Amino acid sequence: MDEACVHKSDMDAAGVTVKFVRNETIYSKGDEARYSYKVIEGAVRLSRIFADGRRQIVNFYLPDETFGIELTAEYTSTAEAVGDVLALRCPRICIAQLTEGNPDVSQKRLAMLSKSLSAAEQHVAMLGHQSAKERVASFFLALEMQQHTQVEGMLDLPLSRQDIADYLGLTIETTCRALSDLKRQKIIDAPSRRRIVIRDLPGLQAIAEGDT
Amino acid sequence: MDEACVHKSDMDAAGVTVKFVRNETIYSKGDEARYSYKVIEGAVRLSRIFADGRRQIVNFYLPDETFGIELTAEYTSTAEAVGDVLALRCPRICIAQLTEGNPDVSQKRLAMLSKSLSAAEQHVAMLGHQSAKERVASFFLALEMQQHTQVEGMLDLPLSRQDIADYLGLTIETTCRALSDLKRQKIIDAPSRRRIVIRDLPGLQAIAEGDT
DNA sequence: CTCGTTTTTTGACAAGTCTCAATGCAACAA
DNA sequence: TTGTTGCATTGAGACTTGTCAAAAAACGAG
Repeated sequence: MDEACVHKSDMDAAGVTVKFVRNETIYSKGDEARYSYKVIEGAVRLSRIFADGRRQIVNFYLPDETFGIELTAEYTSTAEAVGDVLALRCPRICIAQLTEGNPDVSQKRLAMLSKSLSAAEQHVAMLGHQSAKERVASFFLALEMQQHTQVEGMLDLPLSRQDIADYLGLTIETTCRALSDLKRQKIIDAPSRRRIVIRDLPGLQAIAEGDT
Repeated sequence: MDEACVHKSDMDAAGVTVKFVRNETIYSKGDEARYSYKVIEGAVRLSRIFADGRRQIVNFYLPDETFGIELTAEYTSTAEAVGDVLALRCPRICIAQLTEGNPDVSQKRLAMLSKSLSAAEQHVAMLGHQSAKERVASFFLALEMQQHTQVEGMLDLPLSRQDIADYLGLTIETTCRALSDLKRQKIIDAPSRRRIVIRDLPGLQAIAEGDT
């Protein structure tokens, strides 16, 4: 951790850890894009706000994921802390230096961008043709994939219902109704606000794929 | 044009031109991602097909744009020729070689990916919260941006109504109705299938932004 | 130019989602 | 405990979009 900018663990070495409280803005759309970030603890949402005050969340980032690495002079979305967040912040200049003459770093950066792009395309596909219930089901399935370390089917979601709704392109009411539907069908349980239990994974998958 | 893989015009030098006819598949989702492409003539659509047969178009690529450069072992979407297409095809391996020890190429690739990501996020934002009419208006505005070389307000769209609908996450009927609405309001004209004339750009912008 | 085919457009109705309003629930402070 | 506050859930009705069917328009072949 002593040397800067040239270190086995890449950008980890060049950054400093920063903290953000619940709902704090990490950067705003249009700001000069000086830093890239890596989530250590908590969750971050990338969103765009519209003239009418509504908000579309374009992506979430969980621990170990990196955001703000796109190659634009200004940030194209706003980043906010969902709950309290601990993150690693690294100046882009430093990353650029790392990149030069270091194919591995370059490669890694490409891979992260590719992942974000693929996720965005998946998101587009969801918003373009899935019903409310299908979207909610898909959302929990995606979470399930990421949290495979957890107890069987037990998900803790760091997000409020409003966050989920804004991600899925639905209102909070429609999201709730879809959720209640799934509960009624005994496919999931919601023992508390921030906890979801998947009781019937195959059933959830069937719903996500439209086999109503 | 003689030397391979090390040339001022980057991947142009290393590729060969290939042709595709209308609706031909360039590559399918899941195929091993061997090549990257650059459109020379025509238009290409990237899409995902669903179990129910419906299709979501996630992006279009017009002349001079590059697609298939994401860093995944397999293609994550299907690419098809909208009309007849002429494209430059370049093996990824060759690009990888170019990238090593050549920061400029690396940079360019990052820039292209960033552009795609930003476009995808924009797309998500549109699908997440805009009405049918707003989506159609936004779509024409985006086209207008790209075709600034043309005659004032005259757009030629290489896409069928079905393509537009699949991109906007709407049915073809809803798309048509939105279009007819805009015609009735004298905001656009559609003299032929593949031609749109914007008669009231500010009006179109107002609609795209929700000032109904 | 005319015919036949394909694509686009329109219509009527059904279904899904949104809006607005009210109620329920859980966390927190006093 | 008891309010108080913010978030989540449910209900009823309005509105938008989807579905199915038919008509109109555009295009290509002969």
